[in-house]
Amino acid sequence: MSSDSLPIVYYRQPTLVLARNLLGKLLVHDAPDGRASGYIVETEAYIGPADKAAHSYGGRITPRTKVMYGPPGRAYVYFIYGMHYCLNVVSGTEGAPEAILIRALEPVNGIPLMIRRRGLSLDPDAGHWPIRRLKQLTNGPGKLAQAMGISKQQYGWSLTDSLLQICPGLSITPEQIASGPRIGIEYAEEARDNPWRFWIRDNPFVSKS
DNA sequence: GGGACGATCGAT
DNA sequence: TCGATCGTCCCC
Repeated sequence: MSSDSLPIVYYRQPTLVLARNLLGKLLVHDAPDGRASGYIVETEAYIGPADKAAHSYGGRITPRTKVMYGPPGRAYVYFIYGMHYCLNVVSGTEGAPEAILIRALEPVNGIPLMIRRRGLSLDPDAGHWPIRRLKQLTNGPGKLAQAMGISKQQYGWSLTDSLLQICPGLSITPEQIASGPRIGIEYAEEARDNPWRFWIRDNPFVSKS
């Protein structure tokens, strides 16, 4: 754990504000097999009981959603489609089950480790990894969880006091931030078109341009 | 106990 | 565009 992880008060910002402010921050995981990190370049906000796309829609409390009802600044990790994990940052005040899905990273540290975790191979002949290949590591929520070594084990971990943390990274201006509808929630009726997906404009690591 | 579905990914 | 694959949730 390093001393420059974001303080707990940082996570008390309103969810839609925090979702923007997390862009450019550095997500770090120190795992037994090594350290991996990356800049957050894409997020999505899920705003609790009134948001039809949220797992906490209608105030549902289940073993899975429970962590969202606790204090902000913890990890909400869920399993989806029988094979993928997704990482969220719990936000909102205690009792308000809100969260921010981390959808894409720009790899910084531990790229060879990420390549191994993703089941890809360092081509011994090529030697170099063009950005085209590099993108495949972390340009989607399931991919980045795999690359970062995140699974159900990290469920509930405190991002201010564990081996999974978020640190100040790049400085991002409002002009660099783009927004649009969230991905994969067509079923969510009136919540479907809310522009609660945020990304760093022109960053090649976002999941969709 | 049973069944339908999903905040995805990768191959076609 | 479609299949993989299984935990989660809701209903019976």
